Amino acid sequence: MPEGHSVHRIARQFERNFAGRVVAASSPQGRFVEGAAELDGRTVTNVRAVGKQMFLEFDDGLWLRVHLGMYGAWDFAGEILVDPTIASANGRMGQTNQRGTDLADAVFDAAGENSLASIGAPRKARVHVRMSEQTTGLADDDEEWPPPIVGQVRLRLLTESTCADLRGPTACVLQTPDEVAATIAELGPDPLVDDIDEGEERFTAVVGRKPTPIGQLLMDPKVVSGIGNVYRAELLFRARQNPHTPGREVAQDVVRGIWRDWVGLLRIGVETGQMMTMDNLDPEAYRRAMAHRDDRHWVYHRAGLPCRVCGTAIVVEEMATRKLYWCPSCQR
DNA sequence: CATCGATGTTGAG
DNA sequence: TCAACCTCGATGG
Repeated sequence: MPEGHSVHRIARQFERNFAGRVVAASSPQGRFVEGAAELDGRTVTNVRAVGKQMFLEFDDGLWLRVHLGMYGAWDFAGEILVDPTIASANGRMGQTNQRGTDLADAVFDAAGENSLASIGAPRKARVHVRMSEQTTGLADDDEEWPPPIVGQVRLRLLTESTCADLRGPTACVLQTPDEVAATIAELGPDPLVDDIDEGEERFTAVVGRKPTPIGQLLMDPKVVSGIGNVYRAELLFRARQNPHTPGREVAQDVVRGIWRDWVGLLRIGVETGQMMTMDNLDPEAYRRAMAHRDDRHWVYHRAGLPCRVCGTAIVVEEMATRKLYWCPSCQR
């Protein structure tokens, strides 16, 4: 799934295209009919992302909590204003919209996981994104509106100009403000939500107390928010840390280093939409990394391949039901 | 066409 | 530790 960076990107899209607008809500699939009826006709008043959870606030303190889980995704269609803090992967999108083609490139860059048309589980964009005329001149009046329903759509949120379809979420529920607060209180620190230093203290304190392997702690949303299976493997490699070491036995400066590294990787992930976890790539390596996901990582998805640093075969094993990739030589 | 796997979380035992 | 939840692209026959 979408690790933490994707959810922050989605939240920014909602802020940009839905905040302050009245929405028509429906559940074409039929599994969220009552909830959709509650939301229908309300105005979006707030958007929050914490870890992999996203919260949309509507009139009168009614909140929608969405967790995409492993397979969930949001598909956006219609006229989409792109948040200027979300750059396209290759940096074509500038701070302003003066050059409409740049913006169009960014949005139509829909084939990859950095797509602005579909954020979530990797899948081909199947909705056409139409830009407003003044930014692209590409507006297509033949476009069907609202867009046809394709596949299983749990929730459709529709403004006059923008459509967001939610498919395959693990959680899609209405909450009261108290329930939202309780949900967030159970989550570990998120570098984009919490004060960085406070987050570091919380994370370090919890890890330093646990007998659980550090490789499991990084995947526990109560310990730290937003890290998933890719970032886990990569953070541990970058720290040259053995995943099996109990949290409380990991040197404290290593734990702090992992937190600080996560702060940086998350920021890059949100800005680029890519889980780029390798540094200082030469131009050729950078080109490869952008073209192929497997060329973007030190160890993730590289079982049996030689470690990029020492040449030892990368190992894959199951840790807490998830595949864990690591270099037994570098990570001692 | 059937089966598998995937960037996740919860809760029961 | 493990099953349940949920969707769809990739893979193989």
